Amino acid sequence: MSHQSPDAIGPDGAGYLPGLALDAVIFGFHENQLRILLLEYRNTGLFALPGGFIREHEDLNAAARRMLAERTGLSDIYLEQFYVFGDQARYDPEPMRSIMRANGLTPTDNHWLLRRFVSVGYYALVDFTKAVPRPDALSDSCDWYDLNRLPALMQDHQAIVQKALETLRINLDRKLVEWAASLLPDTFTMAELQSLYETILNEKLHRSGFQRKMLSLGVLERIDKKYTGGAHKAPYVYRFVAG
Amino acid sequence: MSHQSPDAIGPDGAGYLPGLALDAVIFGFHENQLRILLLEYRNTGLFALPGGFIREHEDLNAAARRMLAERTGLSDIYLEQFYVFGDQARYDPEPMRSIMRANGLTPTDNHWLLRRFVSVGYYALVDFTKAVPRPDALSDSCDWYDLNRLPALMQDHQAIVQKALETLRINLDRKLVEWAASLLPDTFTMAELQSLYETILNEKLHRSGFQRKMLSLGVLERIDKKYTGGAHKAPYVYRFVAG
DNA sequence: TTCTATTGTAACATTTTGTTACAATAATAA
DNA sequence: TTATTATTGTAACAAAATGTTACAATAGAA
Repeated sequence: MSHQSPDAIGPDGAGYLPGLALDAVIFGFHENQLRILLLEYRNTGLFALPGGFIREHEDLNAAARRMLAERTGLSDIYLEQFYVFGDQARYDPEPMRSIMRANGLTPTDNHWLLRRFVSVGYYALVDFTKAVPRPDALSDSCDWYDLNRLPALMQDHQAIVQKALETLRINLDRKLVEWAASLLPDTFTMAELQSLYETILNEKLHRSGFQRKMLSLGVLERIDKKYTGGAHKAPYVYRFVAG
Repeated sequence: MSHQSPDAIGPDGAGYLPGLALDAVIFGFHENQLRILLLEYRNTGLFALPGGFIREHEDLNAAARRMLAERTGLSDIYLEQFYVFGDQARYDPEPMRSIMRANGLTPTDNHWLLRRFVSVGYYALVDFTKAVPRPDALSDSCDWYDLNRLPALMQDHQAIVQKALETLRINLDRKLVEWAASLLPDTFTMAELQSLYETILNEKLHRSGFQRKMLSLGVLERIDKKYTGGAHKAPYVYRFVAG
């Protein structure tokens, strides 16, 4: 689970559902790499997934949307639950204690933030070019990190990222159009689309077959040509159209 | 969410995680039909999915296993999370109040069982011939109901069943072997396996192609013939072998 | 012995996927 | 202007997977 401003929440967690949190793996795609948003906590060097809590009169999914909007500035985000992390062993209070101390707080032993949390994992897909990452009240930075070069993460957040990635791979074929529309800019080349596919699957695909398959889906509209400045034929630029 | 003996739990829910529950859609396969386990509450005519709560020092998935063992007598069950139901609107305290009254309890207005719950949905797959359904402390019966002829269910339990079914359909191809091994008896005919497949997908498949595909998976071992008494060729009986 | 329903599998057609090949072309260099 | 280069779009063919039809093999009943 993760964290918001304690003064916004109150010292006893009043107004929020107790023991329940959510963590989000927010994916973006840039320079042919999958990246995720991470928070770095003040004075601690600890990295964590963006997370949040659920208000007493708020739907669970609405809480996730609210938190995502706070972290990215985007209100219309593709997001989905993928797993609930509910092992009791996952909650080690020590990192949270450090973070609170680093923020000038002196947590009591049974401070609500230090108790056990069950956390609902969400993954979100955002257009890298549109998101404006914003740190939360306890963190210095909120930034993109290449999935292949993540820093060490708090608690079980590494496992959460891994599970999110597995979920992406399993569902890619079924969800491709929705996902690509969320992760890519409005227009893109076939090579960019293929690169996204390859990055998620972590394997190379045959160019010819990929193009044939994508075009046969009937969801791509060819717009015009893109002159990249490279010494070669200019690729077409596509956009998704409602199927 | 669902319910256990209130005296086993205590009137204030002490010893259990607050606000968090789990509901299970327990599937069995019998006479070419998918069935699920439902509880019928004493003196109320209300039907509900088996559910439970999480002990303070218990892993979430362990709580699900404990509850499934209590309801079916089986300890080694295939089960998986599929969704968290966290809308605030889902929790209507009225049915629960009826159930408590029908059990001779006089619930206070803010009794913990009447407050909002977020519930983790699990589906489980069991061998119909091995499960021994047992009611919980508040219910009269725990029994199998044909998926096509379910009684009216409490709260949003109908939607939970629907979502579980969708999850089955989406994942059938990927999980077939695990699932069939859980749902079917140790040995079965090709027709039975096909019937299971058809029932989950809710569509007819071609017999020839189905047989070819199943055999090509290399996970079926042909045991011997089954003389059913029917006036026709006797089918082979198969069993799954580790791939 | 004939008949019926069902099974196991072969045979063929169709579709999808994998692979190779090649012409088209945008910039660059000669 | 004319090669040269890297990349693109698509055709062409091969291989594999899937859809469909057909038929011989039976276990029992008539």
